Amino acid sequence: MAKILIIEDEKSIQRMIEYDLKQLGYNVESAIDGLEGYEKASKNNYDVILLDLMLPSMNGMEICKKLREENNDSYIIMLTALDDEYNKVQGLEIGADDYVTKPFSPRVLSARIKVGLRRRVKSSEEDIIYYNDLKIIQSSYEVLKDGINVDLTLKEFELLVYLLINKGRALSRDQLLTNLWGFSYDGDSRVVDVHIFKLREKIDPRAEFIKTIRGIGYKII
Amino acid sequence: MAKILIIEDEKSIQRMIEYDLKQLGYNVESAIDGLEGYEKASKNNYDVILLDLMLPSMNGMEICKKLREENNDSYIIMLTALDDEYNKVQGLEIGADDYVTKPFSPRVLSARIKVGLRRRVKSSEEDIIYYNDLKIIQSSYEVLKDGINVDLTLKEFELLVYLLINKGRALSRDQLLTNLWGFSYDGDSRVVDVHIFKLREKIDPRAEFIKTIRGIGYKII
DNA sequence: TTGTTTTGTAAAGATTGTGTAAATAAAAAA
DNA sequence: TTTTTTATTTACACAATCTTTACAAAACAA
Repeated sequence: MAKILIIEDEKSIQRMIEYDLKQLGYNVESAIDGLEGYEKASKNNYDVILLDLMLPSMNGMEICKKLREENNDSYIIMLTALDDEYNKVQGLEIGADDYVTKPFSPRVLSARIKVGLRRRVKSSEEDIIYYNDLKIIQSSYEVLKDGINVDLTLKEFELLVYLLINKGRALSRDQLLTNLWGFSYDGDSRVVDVHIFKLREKIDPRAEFIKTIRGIGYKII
Repeated sequence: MAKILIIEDEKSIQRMIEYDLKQLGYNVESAIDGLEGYEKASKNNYDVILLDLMLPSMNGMEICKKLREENNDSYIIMLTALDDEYNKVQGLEIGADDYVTKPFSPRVLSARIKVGLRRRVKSSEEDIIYYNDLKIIQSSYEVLKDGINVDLTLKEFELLVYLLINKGRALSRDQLLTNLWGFSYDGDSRVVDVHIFKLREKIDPRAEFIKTIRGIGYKII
């Protein structure tokens, strides 16, 4: 059963969401302020986190950023005010996965949660990933661009796949290092940059889809 | 004939499935608890394993995980409760191939099994495999290249057949060792490389179709 | 603008993985 | 048994890949 954390300070909203989601069979927990939310999220491994942006004691943006820095890969859905365009954008860059504008219907929320849950498993299960003119076959370690084979090294290949699995999400160098290199890297090495460079050179010379998020890392859009 | 193992503790369900599958001409075996199931699965090479998740003595998830760790490549179908979203997801992550929710009709089950069999059995069931200018006759351990007999040793032959059955898929040395040598190899020996080398020498001097995937293993394209 | 930080890029250096031959061990045949 | 064949280990060179480094370019802040 999927585990969901709600970080929301308005008691009424929080209770309502919690009630709805429990009805749907999810395992729901709540936090009433930023700090508590952050600590819970950090300790437990939630599938989805619903994150209000305006919070006492530690705001949503910070929480999101810190969680990503810790390589937490929960699916984070921001709850934003209707007109807060700036924070939506900001939040997505920082590593949130999606947002829902308040007020929202239970149906909308549930739909978004499902997307998140599906993505967490699905894409890594799919052997073949299509993206623009690329076709990546994981079982045979092949990459085709417009049907033509592109020669990638193992690290390049793994990097590409990982970015695609986390499409739309900004990934920090640290996250990439721990997930692809398999250890927390010490020192300020910049291997990732070099591999991104090589990847771009081979399949994306104009950085059209491997975007640099300054101060954070990289993402594929 | 395809071999299927049912790991299910509820006698009634187990008998029913067994009956149905035997009707369809499968070679069926059953295990009544987790431990027995695991041991059978581990010793014999089943094409498909039907795995109940709630089991006495060793739960389904553990079984699945351990089997995959041993490089067992049976097609594993989990039998889950209707609303057990979490275990489905979890199970697929751990290495199960598919799931069927209880209660299920014989028709549904049989359809899923067929999917699994198609993926696995097909080519290994064929006695004669054609590939480019090669003709491999499994029953007589013969290999002809352009109609001319090529002398392969047993290991070379098995290796060639296994690569061909998994055509297009990159196979790690570990996978090859457990599936062809039949044990989990300790130490970092490189028997596989040597056999690949000999194979190439005899039928593919330019490594035109036995490709090396650096850092991974080998594949036939 | 200027200074500072971050990223892009190229190239050199270090490391790892594979090809290959030859030596040794094990198994099968004579 | 001995001989022959096959399997495995070992060693080494070479090549591919990874990582570091240094500097240029770009982005940002003041």
